[in-house]
Amino acid sequence: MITRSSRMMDPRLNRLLAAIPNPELARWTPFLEPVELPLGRVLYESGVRLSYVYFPTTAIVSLLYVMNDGASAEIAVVGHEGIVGISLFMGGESTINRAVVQSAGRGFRLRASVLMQEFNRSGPVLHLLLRYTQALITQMAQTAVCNRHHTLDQQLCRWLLLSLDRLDGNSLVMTQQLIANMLGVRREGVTDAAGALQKAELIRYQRGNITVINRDGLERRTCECYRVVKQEYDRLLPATLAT
Amino acid sequence: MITRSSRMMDPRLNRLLAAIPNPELARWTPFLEPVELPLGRVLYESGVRLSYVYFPTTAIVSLLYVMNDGASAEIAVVGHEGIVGISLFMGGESTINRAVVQSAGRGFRLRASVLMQEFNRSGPVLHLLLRYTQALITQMAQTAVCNRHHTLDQQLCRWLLLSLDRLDGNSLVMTQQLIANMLGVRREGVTDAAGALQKAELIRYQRGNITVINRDGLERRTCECYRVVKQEYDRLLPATLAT
DNA sequence: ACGTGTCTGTGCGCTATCGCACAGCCGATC
DNA sequence: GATCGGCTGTGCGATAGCGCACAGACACGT
Repeated sequence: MITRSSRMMDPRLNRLLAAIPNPELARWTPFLEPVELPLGRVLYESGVRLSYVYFPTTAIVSLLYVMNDGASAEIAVVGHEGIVGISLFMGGESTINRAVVQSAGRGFRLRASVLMQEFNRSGPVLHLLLRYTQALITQMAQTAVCNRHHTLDQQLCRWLLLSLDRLDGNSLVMTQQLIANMLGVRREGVTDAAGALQKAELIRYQRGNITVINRDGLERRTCECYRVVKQEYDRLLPATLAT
Repeated sequence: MITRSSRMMDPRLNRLLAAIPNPELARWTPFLEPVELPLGRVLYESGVRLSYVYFPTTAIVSLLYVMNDGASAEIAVVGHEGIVGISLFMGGESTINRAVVQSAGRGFRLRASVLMQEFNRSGPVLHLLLRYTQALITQMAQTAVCNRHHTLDQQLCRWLLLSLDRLDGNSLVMTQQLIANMLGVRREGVTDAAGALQKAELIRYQRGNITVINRDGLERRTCECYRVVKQEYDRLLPATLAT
């Protein structure tokens, strides 16, 4: 554990960082701090001014809205293709959302001031971040649509696929209760839907550990929302960035 | 009809334009074209490259997603506080959404190239537009939450209030079918909910014409989503811009 | 005055999801 | 290897919203 493998520590594991051209990225390198992102870690809270932005590499971060009564709903998900903390450069400095680590892993953080300094040069970094933000907007919009029109079963498929796209293997560590919080539904509903997917031989589920065994089947079972979001990410972000 | 009153033609009726400091706004003035925005006019279509952006003054524009099967859902609404066509400066040049005039009125349009020229100066206009975009993102996120958790009754209240905030008087021209398309629900559902609001003496409804007679009552009846969005607009946008 | 098309109201069975209660089960800990 | 806490499965009744069918009401053009 003393020598950290360079594979794990390479900022370019984050596709957004990987897409930053060299003079710009070089300016950041000394300031990019590798961080552990354990399950449940809150990266920022609703209304709090950000001091860091995060570039996940192997972790996945959920942007949630938590209601007064404690119920919650996922707005969007950010993995190795993105950055957590867009409200910083968008100018608001805080959001009404909470950012929570949904799948443990690693990432890099960068001081807000360092990011803003580069952003204000109005070079490629600004344009890259804005394009990423548009992709994120698309995901949020599609989440709204999906919440309105599609069944829990389809939404679970979409959610699994979005997560899978941001992970290495084909399994994820996630209890049904947590999934229910993300999707904003009852835990029992997730049990039902996951049971159906298991019966259909699409996933295997065992105590907080989901293994996808038929990805194509999930894609066929989900609604159009997944495909729409994925296509838009592919279109908006550089090729190496494709999720 | 020959002499158009300057009141109707003042770009500063759009609060975003009003917030642009003078040297910058002066550069735009010759290019700001007043436009009629009749009900149902489509300002841009999913996936189409934008040639203009729009600054509504008295009109309200809905950002909709239309699904393969024809069903639709409103993602956000833009009125005199905003701009239609953010994907232009965000870098994507198109969105998956459609922009439709939801309430007839007027506005200004500006050639994409003129907007981008100013945006690329990286001055106050860039920062203003990005802050507005963050407000819009908040609205989209809250739409997703609201679609997930709140009743049609509450959502109708939210929708009426958001529309009212962007209009002069306290009445709006809007059939139940159109409202249903926006909210992504059945027309009969809107009939029920509107009937309930009428019975509660909050609105008066007659053939495509809604009059709000108790605004406070609506605010008390709606979910937290309305308040959250409004507060965030107030926080992010200059005072004169408050919706 | 009349017809026509659009808008609004109502009824009815259906389904997805909720809310709640509880039982079984695994896995870590002592 | 017994216990305990968190995870998962299941079974109710309740309800919000859907899909469909149809009837009344109003607006407007001829």
